[in-house]
Amino acid sequence: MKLNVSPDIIPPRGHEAKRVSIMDAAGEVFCRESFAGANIDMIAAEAGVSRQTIYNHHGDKEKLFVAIVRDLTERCNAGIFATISTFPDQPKDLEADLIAFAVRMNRKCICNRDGKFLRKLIQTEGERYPELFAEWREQGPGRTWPAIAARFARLAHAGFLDIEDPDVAARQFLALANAELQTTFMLGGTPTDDEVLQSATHGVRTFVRAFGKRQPAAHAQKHSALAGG
Amino acid sequence: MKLNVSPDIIPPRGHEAKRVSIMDAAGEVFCRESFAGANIDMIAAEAGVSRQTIYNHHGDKEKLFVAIVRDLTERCNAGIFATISTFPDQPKDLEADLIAFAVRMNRKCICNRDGKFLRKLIQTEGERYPELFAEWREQGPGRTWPAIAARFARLAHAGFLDIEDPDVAARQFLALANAELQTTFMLGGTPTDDEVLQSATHGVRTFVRAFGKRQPAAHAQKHSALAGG
DNA sequence: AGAAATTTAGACACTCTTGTCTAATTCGTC
DNA sequence: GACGAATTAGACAAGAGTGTCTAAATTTCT
Repeated sequence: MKLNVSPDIIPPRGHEAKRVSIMDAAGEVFCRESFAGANIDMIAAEAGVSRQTIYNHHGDKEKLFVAIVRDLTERCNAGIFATISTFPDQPKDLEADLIAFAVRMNRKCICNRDGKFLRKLIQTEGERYPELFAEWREQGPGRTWPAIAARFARLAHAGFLDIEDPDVAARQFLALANAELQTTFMLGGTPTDDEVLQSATHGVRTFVRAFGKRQPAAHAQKHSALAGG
Repeated sequence: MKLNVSPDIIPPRGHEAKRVSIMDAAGEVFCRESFAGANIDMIAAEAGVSRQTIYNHHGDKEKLFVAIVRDLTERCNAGIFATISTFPDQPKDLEADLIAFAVRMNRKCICNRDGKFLRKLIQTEGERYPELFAEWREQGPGRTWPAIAARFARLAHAGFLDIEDPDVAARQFLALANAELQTTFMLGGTPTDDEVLQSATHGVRTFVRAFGKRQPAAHAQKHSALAGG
């Protein structure tokens, strides 16, 4: 009874494939039902696997949960660092390039499946597993924020932005980019591509108004350095 | 908290007092354990009440949960509107007054007990009770955001700010004010007063850099229109 | 094809929780 | 102090979920 999957999707075979299938399903179910509300039979059904197989692979419900969170943290981190590597260090059009960066970050790291699941699990179960989520905090925000801040620092140093505190600027950048998505996030929804673009556009525009050198298109005034660095 | 031992704290008496006590405890427990993880005995113990009394008052677990969310929504709304009424319509020092407003909003509406509980319940159970949280969305964000936006619109119209879209500006204002508190919120923590002040100070500074009229420091110069209305 | 490993369905004991019921106690009010 | 309403502790049945166990079936590898 491997639920009602589409006939053309052949169920994955092999030990490792089952493991992945279980992790996928468990993430989905834990996220939707919370740890206490999830039950192993649900996960087994959604994974197309027998209950005993889950116990064989992961021991018990709690170990499975911990494995999920570790896995999600790792994958999300990878995605974030990959996206950070596309940060516009030498922007041709500062505002446009930052908007594109913000959109990438949102779509590929925050609004995607993994990002949504990890966020929800942290919010829902964070207080119950202090060590686990302390670990997340170190491996996740503890490493990604400095990396993003470093990119803004470089951009400022190259003369494209006027920033005093790159850490603050980095946080404000993403806060602005997400400003219009908060209510959707709250309810566990996934913003449309258009909403992501809108929010990023408005947010980055404000960010550039606050931190940009006074020279972009609209306000052509006097400015000294070309700041090519 | 008020279990068996509390020599000086006399357990509340009277029908209504019990009702309040139950609501308090239930909010706490649902928030900490999630709906599925909470059980009635926990709530009864925390409320200093017998299990049967909870059933007498609220019928069943789900009805109790719904009552909690409605109650929290109402109280949070009241707090938010009360705080909105302190919005600086005629600021003496724009930045300082907006910082103070942001701090009030955070401390009294977002970081306080009710705000924290409501946020967590929405995040955790939002998907499970679509109609209930649709109601929240209408009564909460649906009414508060326009109210805040209206205040910014007025401030802009009076010449203190240069804002195109007040709705966007309102969201960005609070996003900036909270930018540095996000990780703490994620894990269900309560920021210290100092963290709230820091975040608000940085956030409002950026907001004013983006939307302030270009006549820094020397405020109270000529703002030709008195714009009082 | 055959051996080893894995997966499966189902039964099982055990625990926990919900919601009801009852009889005794306490409270609010006269 | 006495009456009616509310509260209490505890027992209870019913249901759900966890984790174990078994024997059969299936997959994987040689």
